[in-house]
Amino acid sequence: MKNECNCELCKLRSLFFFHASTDVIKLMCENKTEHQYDKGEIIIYEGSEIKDFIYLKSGLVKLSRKGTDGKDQIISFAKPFDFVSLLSVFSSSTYNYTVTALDETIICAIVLEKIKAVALINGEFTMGLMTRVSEATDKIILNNLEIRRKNLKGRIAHVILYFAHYIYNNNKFELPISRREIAEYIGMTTENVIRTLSEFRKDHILKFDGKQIEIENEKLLKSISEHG
Amino acid sequence: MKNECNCELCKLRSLFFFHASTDVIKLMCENKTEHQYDKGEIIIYEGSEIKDFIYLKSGLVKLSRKGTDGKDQIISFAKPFDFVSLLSVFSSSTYNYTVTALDETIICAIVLEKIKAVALINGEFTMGLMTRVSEATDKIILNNLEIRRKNLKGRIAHVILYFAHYIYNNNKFELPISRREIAEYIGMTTENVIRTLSEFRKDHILKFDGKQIEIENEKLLKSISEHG
DNA sequence: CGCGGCTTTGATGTTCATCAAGTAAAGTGG
DNA sequence: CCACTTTACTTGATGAACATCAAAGCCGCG
Repeated sequence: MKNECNCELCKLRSLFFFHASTDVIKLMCENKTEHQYDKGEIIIYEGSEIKDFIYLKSGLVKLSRKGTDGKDQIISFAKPFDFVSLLSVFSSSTYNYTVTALDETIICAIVLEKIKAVALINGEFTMGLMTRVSEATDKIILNNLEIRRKNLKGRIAHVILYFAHYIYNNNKFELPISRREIAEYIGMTTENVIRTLSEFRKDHILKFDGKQIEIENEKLLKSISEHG
Repeated sequence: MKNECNCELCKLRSLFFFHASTDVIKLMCENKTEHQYDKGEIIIYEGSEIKDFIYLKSGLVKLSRKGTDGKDQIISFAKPFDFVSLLSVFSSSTYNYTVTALDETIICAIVLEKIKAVALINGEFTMGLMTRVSEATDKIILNNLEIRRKNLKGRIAHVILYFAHYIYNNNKFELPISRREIAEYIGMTTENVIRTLSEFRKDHILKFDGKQIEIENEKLLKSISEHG
């Protein structure tokens, strides 16, 4: 946990503190703490009280939720600038979702009361915040609808392309989640996720060894994602 | 289209203009128009430019979206106070969704620029707005996740209970949507929706004639919704 | 070393989509 | 107002997609 007042240099500052005055930034700085989490560590527990306004500085996380039957559902993934941690912050007093680090992740937590105080007196700041929240939730809703339209193969293709293009910007990457987590994300069983991946390998669409994945036939993968 | 300045009496005012001064309300009033839509009429076209801030005064609407394959997906339903029309308003310049009246519906449209102008200078107002947006999207996301966890029967039970409890507050009601629309909402085929409804009738869980529906065995229906 | 979790494949059964066909209801033009 | 067309509703038969159950190999960890 660090508390140095170096927010002026923070890469994320421009995004949603863009309109904040030096005074405001100073206030944020004095009320923030940074935390680092290892792969697999839980950052936010579903049901816990929302005390801080949290955003990602670096790393990768998943948002998930426990169903009444005990099975987990993964709602979405987020990297810095996705601001998923904003969800619920203004509509609920407790978190609806669990947030887990999928990689070494650094977050910045600002005392929520301070943010709210600024928001109340600074419409420009609040509006910027709202735009971020809105963008993040829009993305989640649209992505869920996309997945829902596809069949098993289409969903797997979608997920692989999502990580390759959106998260890693590379056709070769290390998958940050297990087969079971893919299943929890796309709403299918682990076995069928594995079967489909194996099939993609057999058809020379993908190469993989464990979590090391490489897309061999991107065109076909895209076609499967869209029409499959 | 009406333009009388009677916003002081508007039932919805308290909800999100709660913190607005008399001046602000006057400004809103002068820049608003009311429209009435019949059952089936489209209120907002997907892809059209967002010029107004729109909210429901009365009635019932559905939010939907055309998939790339031409099939429609229903995202959610909304009655007054649900503020679904807020979606995208601050994150996009065009609507991502189509909004259709399912019943005689009255909306109030306020020139978006005016709202934004107020939001910029009035943090309290903006914060109230953000809370509403956040609540509305949270509800949509959670509901979609719920539906996704269930099988065909569970989804049908969920939808029936949703209309009975959330929309109509009555175990006897007139279904405002077609069987096909139920299918588009829960992501199953029309035939299977019908089959399941027929089965529920045979098992004395539901009584219905066309769109007139009555829940006969609520306990069982709830159980199917949760565990089915 | 042994345990538990993740991965993989196969066999089997259930659930659901698709196709087909017919009835009812509702809108449309002469 | 009636023939006509279209759209909604309904049921059955069939097959495809997917879940479930079972078993075994692999790997990391205490």
